Amino acid sequence: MAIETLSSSVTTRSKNMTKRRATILREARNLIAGDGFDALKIRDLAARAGLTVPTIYNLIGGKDEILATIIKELVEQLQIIQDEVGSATVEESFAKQIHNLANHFATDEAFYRAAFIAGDRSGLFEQSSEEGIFARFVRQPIEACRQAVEQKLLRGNIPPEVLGPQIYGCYRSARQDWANGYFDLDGFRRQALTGIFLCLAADANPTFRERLMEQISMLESVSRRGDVTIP
Amino acid sequence: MAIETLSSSVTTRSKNMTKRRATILREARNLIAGDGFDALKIRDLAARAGLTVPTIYNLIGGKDEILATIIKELVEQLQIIQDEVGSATVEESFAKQIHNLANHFATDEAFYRAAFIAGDRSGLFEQSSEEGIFARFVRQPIEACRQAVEQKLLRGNIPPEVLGPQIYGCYRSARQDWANGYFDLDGFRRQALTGIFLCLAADANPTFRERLMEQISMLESVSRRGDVTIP
DNA sequence: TCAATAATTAAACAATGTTTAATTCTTAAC
DNA sequence: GTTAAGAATTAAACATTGTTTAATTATTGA
Repeated sequence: MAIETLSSSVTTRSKNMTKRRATILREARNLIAGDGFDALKIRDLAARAGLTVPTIYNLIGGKDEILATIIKELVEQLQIIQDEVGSATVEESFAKQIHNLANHFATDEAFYRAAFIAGDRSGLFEQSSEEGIFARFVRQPIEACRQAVEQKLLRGNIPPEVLGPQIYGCYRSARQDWANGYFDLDGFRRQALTGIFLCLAADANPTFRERLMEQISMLESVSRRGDVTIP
Repeated sequence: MAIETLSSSVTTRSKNMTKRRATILREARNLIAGDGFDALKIRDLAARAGLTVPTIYNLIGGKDEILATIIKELVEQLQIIQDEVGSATVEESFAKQIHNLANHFATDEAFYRAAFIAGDRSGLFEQSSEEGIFARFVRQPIEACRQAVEQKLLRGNIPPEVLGPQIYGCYRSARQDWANGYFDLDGFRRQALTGIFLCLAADANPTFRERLMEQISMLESVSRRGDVTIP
């Protein structure tokens, strides 16, 4: 398969453009991490990237396109993390996923905070795939609930199509509060998992319910030590 | 008590100013309801209100102050609705509250949608009272849970301080999805109450839990008819 | 080597939040 | 009633910032 089409053979020119594009995006992420997307000024970005404003427009586009590019990349990362769900118990699977997300956010917390705020505001999370990222991401908790019903962990009194979105809502709510600085990443982990486990517990059979209660208690006690390591 | 201080006796001047202030805010709400707060242009507002830009700055302030004034008013309305909680069962109390909120939003849905979006973005909801509106509003579900524990409806395995914020999160999450147009006010009612009832059910004793399950089922079936009337 | 073309740039444009200095109007003392 | 003081209002300008245009420069392929 030819990477190079008629007009994009790997020339000095295209290499420079690729490099500059990367520089622009890198500096954009830095600036956003500093003061949020609204504080990103095209002129500042041009200066930081060592080029001029129209070049940014040529290589990427205006503010909307810059954000869209960054959000698209973020969504792809989230998708990868979501696809890494192991084949453990339901609650371990959720815990692992929240854990992985938190670890990922920790690699550049300021940036991810700002990116989620900007993404939520722009509505880009909803538009970034044909059917909306929400629909795509909510499918997984729904499926997890369905499996849990099959495994007799959940009673099935609440349809998975009802429980799944609520679980997703708990995650998103916690993420938002973290992004807005109401608590740190440990708080995110605790808040998200507590919400998810509560939703599950509502429809859980007795033994599974007690297991979830224990998990929630552990989240609380662990969080007070400030040292959260979810297995 | 003298309403009129030294400098604000009820004169032609002060009456005009009060009237103009009200006009500005009314037109601001109209404009916001139309295209959101970001689309509110001071010049448009001045034209619609039949005065000039600096007068707006004199009587109210810039965009920040305009939004702050509107949000402050909104928060007061919410507080009034929240204070109207009756002395019914726990779940009826929550249902009543969500119902009242939805009815209130319905009086000017476009405006309230835009106002919540702008309020969430600005962080004004957190700043509008000394301790933050979140802390103030979350106190009520915590208290409700505490009472439910006393009434033996909840087992108390989940501390009210943990359950309360999750309940509040469900409400806020539903409100946000409604504000962003992902569903209508009936969807808001259903989503919010389903979440709240799920949280309660997680810690409910058997009979209360079944009662909540029934409520959730009813929410689902009612919503499919598109005709929601919560008692 | 050179003409065609693509990328880059300096400069201007447009929209919009905000402020300034002059003007008009209201008030209250005489 | 008149009038000076002061407050509200206004026209105009200012400042920032996203975006575009037309000219310049660099790269490419023949």
